[in-house]
Amino acid sequence: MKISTKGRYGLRALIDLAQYSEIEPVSINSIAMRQGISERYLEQLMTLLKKAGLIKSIRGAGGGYVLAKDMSDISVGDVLRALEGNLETVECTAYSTEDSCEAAGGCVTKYVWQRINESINRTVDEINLKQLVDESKSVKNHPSSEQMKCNK
Amino acid sequence: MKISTKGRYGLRALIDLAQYSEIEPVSINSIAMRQGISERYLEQLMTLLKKAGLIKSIRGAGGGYVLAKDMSDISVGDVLRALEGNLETVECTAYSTEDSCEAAGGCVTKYVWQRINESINRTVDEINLKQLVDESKSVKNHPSSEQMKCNK
DNA sequence: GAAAAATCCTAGCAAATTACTAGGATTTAA
DNA sequence: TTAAATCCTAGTAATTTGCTAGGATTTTTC
Repeated sequence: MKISTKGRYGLRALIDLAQYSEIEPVSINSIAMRQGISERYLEQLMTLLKKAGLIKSIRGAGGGYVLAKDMSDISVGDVLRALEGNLETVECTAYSTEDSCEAAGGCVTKYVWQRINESINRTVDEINLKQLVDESKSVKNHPSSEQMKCNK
Repeated sequence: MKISTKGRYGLRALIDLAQYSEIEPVSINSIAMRQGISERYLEQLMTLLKKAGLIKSIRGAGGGYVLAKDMSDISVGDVLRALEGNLETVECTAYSTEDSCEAAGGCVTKYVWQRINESINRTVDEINLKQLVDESKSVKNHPSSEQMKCNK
């Protein structure tokens, strides 16, 4: 019932990317340094974010990554689903019509799982990257602020 | 980001227990048979539910388990927290004041994790055992119903 | 008093998943 | 041509999950 390092590192990386990529592409190396994440591991997370269409890559020297769309059009849900797979806490829900489930109409718990799944997805889709970047900027201007090194 | 068999089996077991324990204590064996769960594994889950004060045990022949309080006073949240540990998807949130997190006020993602955690806990605390037992009864009376064998 | 039916307690362990590390191939700017 | 970057595929140690196993203890029943 935990969000893995993929989701935790990946969201932090994307917030970092959003902040630094407005002028030029941001390299994996620079994000990894700032965020204290393994460069080689982050590489794999960026691949997932790229496959999901959230970022674009520019190959070769001076290359890196940029957002594929506007910050305000990328929700935390988009990011977490790209990194963690779907956010279903239990796969069997009332909507899934898998024959593997013998219970058909007789299973009560699936309504529970369905409600949890809906609640999580609704929550993460309410927050977008721009909100987090704005928040991050205002925090950084505050005197007692420090670098984001949490959720390692 | 999945609920484990502890939570899935355990909730089903408790619904089963709630339905059958009104007259006499219900044995692990009988729940395991009806629900298709390993008896020895279920034993461990029952221990967790007992420690959490949700069920009471009666030892010796003819013994078994009964609910420790009214069905309507046991929420799905109580059950899942007893079985899965806390339902925090990320441990570091705005409320936790762990020194292990160097970010202090500078970490943005923790507000995300906090909102997800709150949303999950709110959802599971809205549903109580009685609602599920009632639902289960009405489903069983329906002609096309089958036994609950899902979420294995 | 003995046997049977039940919970209680602790340990172990195989399979799956997670969190990386490693070694290169390819692309592109300078 | 070189250096800086992404791209691609494999491997692997540590952790977690999902059980299995062996017995000790308690209580009812005959």
